[in-house]
Amino acid sequence: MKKRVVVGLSGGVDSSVTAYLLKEQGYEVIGMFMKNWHDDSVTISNECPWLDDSNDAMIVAQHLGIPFQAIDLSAEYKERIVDYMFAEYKAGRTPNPDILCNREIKFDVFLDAAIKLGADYVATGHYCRKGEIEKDGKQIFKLLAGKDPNKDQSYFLCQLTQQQLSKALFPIGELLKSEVRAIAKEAGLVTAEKKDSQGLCFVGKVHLPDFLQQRLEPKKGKVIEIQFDSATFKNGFEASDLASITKPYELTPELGEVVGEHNGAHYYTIGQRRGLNIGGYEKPLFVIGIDTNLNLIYTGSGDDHPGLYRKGLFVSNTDEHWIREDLKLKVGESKSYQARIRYRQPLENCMLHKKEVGLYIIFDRPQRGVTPGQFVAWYQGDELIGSGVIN
RNA sequence: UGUCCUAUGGUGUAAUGGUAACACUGCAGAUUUUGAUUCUGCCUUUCUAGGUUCGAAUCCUAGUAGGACAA
Repeated sequence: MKKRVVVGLSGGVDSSVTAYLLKEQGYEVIGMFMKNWHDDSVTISNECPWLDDSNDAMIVAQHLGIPFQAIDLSAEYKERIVDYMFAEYKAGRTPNPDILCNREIKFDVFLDAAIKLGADYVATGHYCRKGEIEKDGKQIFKLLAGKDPNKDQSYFLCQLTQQQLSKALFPIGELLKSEVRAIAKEAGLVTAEKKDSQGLCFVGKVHLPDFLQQRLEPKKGKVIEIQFDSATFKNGFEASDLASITKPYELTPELGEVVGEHNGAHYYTIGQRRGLNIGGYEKPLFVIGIDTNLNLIYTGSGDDHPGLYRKGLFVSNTDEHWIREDLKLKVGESKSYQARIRYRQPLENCMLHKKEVGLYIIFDRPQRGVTPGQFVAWYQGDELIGSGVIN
């Protein structure tokens, strides 16, 4: 009997080819379009993007001769993703909504809906691969990087569980983007030439401060510049104990000078250059810290400013997640991995140290823009082993 | 009040009397299924009024503004 798989058709080329390939492989394929957002007022350009996308998804489904449905998950999306975004920004952290969207929407609510339709699997157009091994008589799934090094999207799936992974299929993970486009063209899919989507998944390209102003009020505050040679940056590089080398820099107004004014510290993120509105410098100013309680932004001049770099970071116990539960470190253990702290960043060598309070990650080289709220994902070669929220 | 110094895009600065430039900021585009970063392009400038000169950001005079010294 044919296995039944529900494909999340987004109206883009990747998910179109996903559906096409699965059909070719002999699955019984159902196409499903998720509508998670319908407020066009906050997006840049694109009058009504989801309508076009929904249309394209339907045309692709028709072309492939598969059943098509649309599902409205905007209530769940708002509750689990949008609310989380605002809460994080309000707290002075920088969320990653798309990682949450995969964990909470595509591989949770959507997966449930698929299972209700009798599906054995769900499939998405992610550039990543799934592996499978047996260990101690138990079946274990691996999340592997996509074959296209330039498009690998395993990072966005770093919060999936074994259970979720067991139900997932990623057929385009074996392909290069160029191959996906070629297949789409050959198969006569209308999405073959369509531009890749960008920005917030399901919401689209937004001007973030405008988006955040829906719920976070502008509030004028001071921008403070901290000099290159401030002593506060020492522990980021030289400290020997894990706790102090992974601790965010302790910045206070007394360490620097007021150089400007901003409209709300919660609109900014670490490493950010634009939007500060302060000119006259030889080297640009970058955000090196934000304090939403005092409504302050700390900056440093030049992209070699020490405040921009950290050698380590900390993940608390509750924010620690292992895709490979069998490889989870026990308290007192350490292990060498490679990791990234943002999408498309080359993997960096690092050491994980599991302690009672949580997980310390120390990189061989200082990392730029280590940002609380963002996710670190650690790998062993091609395989994503685990991930966590940066503290 | 007296003397001296300074005045160039939004900001900081550059330009032997010969087409006003660089950086930062801002804006737009490219890249990117988070936020950022990065790349490309674009906008905007000689304090005011006279004068010298073929020609003035540049020299002269006055005004205005800011700063320093003097008291």
